[in-house]
Amino acid sequence: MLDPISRVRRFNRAVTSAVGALDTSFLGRGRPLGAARVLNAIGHGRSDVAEIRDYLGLDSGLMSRLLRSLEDEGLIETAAREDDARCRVATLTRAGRREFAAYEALSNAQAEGFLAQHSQREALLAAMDLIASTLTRERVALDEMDPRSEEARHCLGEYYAELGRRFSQGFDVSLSRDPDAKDMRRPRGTFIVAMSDTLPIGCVGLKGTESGYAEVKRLWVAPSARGLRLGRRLMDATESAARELGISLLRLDTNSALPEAGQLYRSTGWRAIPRYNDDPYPDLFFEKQL
Amino acid sequence: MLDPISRVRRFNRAVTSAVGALDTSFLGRGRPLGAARVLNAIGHGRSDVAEIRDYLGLDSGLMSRLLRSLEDEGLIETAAREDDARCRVATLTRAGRREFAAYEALSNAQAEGFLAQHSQREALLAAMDLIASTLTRERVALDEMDPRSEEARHCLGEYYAELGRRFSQGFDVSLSRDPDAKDMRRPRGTFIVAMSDTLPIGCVGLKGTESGYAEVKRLWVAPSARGLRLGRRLMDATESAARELGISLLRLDTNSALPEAGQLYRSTGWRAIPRYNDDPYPDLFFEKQL
DNA sequence: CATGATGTCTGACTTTAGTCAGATATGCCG
DNA sequence: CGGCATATCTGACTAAAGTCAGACATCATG
Repeated sequence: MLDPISRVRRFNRAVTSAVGALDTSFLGRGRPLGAARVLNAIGHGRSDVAEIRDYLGLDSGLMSRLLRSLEDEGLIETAAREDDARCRVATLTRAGRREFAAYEALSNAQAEGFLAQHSQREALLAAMDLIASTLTRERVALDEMDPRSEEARHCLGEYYAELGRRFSQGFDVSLSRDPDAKDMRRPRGTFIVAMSDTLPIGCVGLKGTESGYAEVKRLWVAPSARGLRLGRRLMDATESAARELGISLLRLDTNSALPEAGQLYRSTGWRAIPRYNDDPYPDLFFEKQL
Repeated sequence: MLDPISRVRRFNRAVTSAVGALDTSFLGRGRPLGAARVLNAIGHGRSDVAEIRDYLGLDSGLMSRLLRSLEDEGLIETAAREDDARCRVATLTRAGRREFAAYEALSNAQAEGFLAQHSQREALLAAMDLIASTLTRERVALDEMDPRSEEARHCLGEYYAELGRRFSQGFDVSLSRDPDAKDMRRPRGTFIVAMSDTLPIGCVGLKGTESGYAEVKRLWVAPSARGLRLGRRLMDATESAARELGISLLRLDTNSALPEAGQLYRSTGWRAIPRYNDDPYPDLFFEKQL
C-alpha cells in the first residue's frame, strides 16, 4: 500500500472522516447542517441570497426554506436589495451574530485541536497549505490590488525575506530600486495578487516608467503554491494588463540565484538583454516585445 | 488570513469541497452513497456484516436494508458464517466485482487527477502522508507481526536507507549485527509494526538473547509520522511485551547521529551504560530495568 | 407600457438516511 | 433442555435534503 495512488486514497479516507466529525460537531447546535451552512455563509460576509445559493450549490426552493427557518429562529433578517428589489440580501441579527460566533468557536477549536496533535506545527501547516493550494488551484483569483494593501504587503514581505535567504550577500530593500507604489497603479502600471480563498499566495508588479517600456517587478509565488504554474499565470496576467495600458515593451531584471524565474522567462518569449540599470542585486536582464 | 487557525480552516474548506466532489462522482453510478459504501467495504475485503456495520457506523436496520438492495441488484450474496450461523458474511458476485472495479477506477482516476495538478509529486505525497498520519493518530494500531512480513520488511528497508543517509560513513546491514528473525518472534522476542490504515509507519523489534537481557532493535518512525510521539508508543509497547515474556532487563545501542532517538531513551528511564557489543555502527549504549 | 427575463417563494412531491421496537434464528452455558 | 445473549431482519416511523412546476414581483428594453 505504498504506491502513490494508495497514498492519496489513504489521505482521502483520513480526511473524509475528519470532515464528517466536524459536520457532526456542527449538528450539536440543534439545527440541520443545511441551515448551519447558510448561517455561516452569511456570517462570513456573503449577503446576497443568490451568491450564497451559488456558493453552497443549493436549489432556490431549498434555499428559500432554509432562510425562512433561520428567520423564524430570529437569527437573520432578509430585505430586498436597494438597487434591485428582485434580489434579497440577508443579514445576521444580534442573536444570529451570537450563534455565528459559536460556530466560529467550534471551527477554531477543531483547528487548534488538530494543530495540537503535532509537535512540529510549522511542518503541518506547510503541508496543509500545499494541499489546499493544489486543491483550489483552478479557483485561484488574480486580483489587481493596491501595492500598499495588506495582501500586497504580505507578499512583498515574504518576497524580500526569501531574497534575503537566497542571495549569498542577503537582501536589503533600501539598496534596491524599490518601485514607487504610484508607478504600480493604473494607469501607469498595476499590481496583481494571486488569492487562494482568503490567502494571498503570489504577486507581481507592473511598473510604468518614462523610458518607453514598463518593468515587471516583484514576481513571487508562495512556497506552498509552487509547482502549480502560478508564476506563468501571473506573468500572463501582467502582459494582458500591459497591453490594456498600451504598453508594448516590457523589461525585467532578475538574479541567477533564482533559476526557476530565469527558466520561466526564457520559456515564455523573453530575450536576454544587457544590463539596463544600476541596481546592485540583479545580474540577468530580459526584454519582451508584446 | 495568515494565522495558523485560518490556514487550517482554509485547508478544511478546500478539502471539504474535494471530498464532496468525490462523493458526487460516486453517485454517478446510479446508487445511493450508503449502498456504494457498503459495496466498496465488501470489495475491500470486509466480509463480516457486523464488521462493515461497525466500520461505516451504520444502524443494524439500515445495514440490513442496504445489503438487501445490493442483493436485489445482484451485486452481492450473503450467507451465514460457517462457525456462527448468527453472523452473516457478504461476498461480491461477478457483477459485484465488476461494479466494485468501476468504483475503484473512479477513485484511482480522482487520485491521479489530483497528483497531476502538481509538478512536484513527491512533495505533495509527503504532505498528504503527514496530514493523514496526524489525522489518524489515535487510530494507529501497534500490531505484533512476523519480522519477515511484507510490512516489517518495508519498515526495515526504510530504516536502513535512512541510516545510510544519516551516518557519515553510510550503513551496510551485513556489517551490522542483523538480528535473526527467530529472535524477534514470540516467545524469544517480538516485532511490532505501527499501522496507520493500511500503511506501515513505524516499527520496533525486541530481540531475545542468551545473556540475561533482551535487546530493543530497529526502532523506526516514518518521516511523515514524526512529531506524533509514535516512537514513545512503540517503546511502551515493547516494554509491555517484554514484561509479558518475563524479561526484566532491556538493552539497546544507538548512534549520536540520531539525536531524537537518544533524547527519547534518556527521557523514558534508560540509563547510559558502557559498550556491550562490537557492532561497528553504534556509539551509545543504554539499559533499562523493568 | 407590453413583453420577456430574472430572482424568489410556495406547495407537492421523492429519495436517502437514520431510529427504534419487536420478531426470529442461532449460540452458549449450566 | 431452558434461559439468556447475540446477530440479523422487518415494519413503522421521522428528519433532512433535494426536485420541480408554477406563482408572483421586479427589472430591462423596445
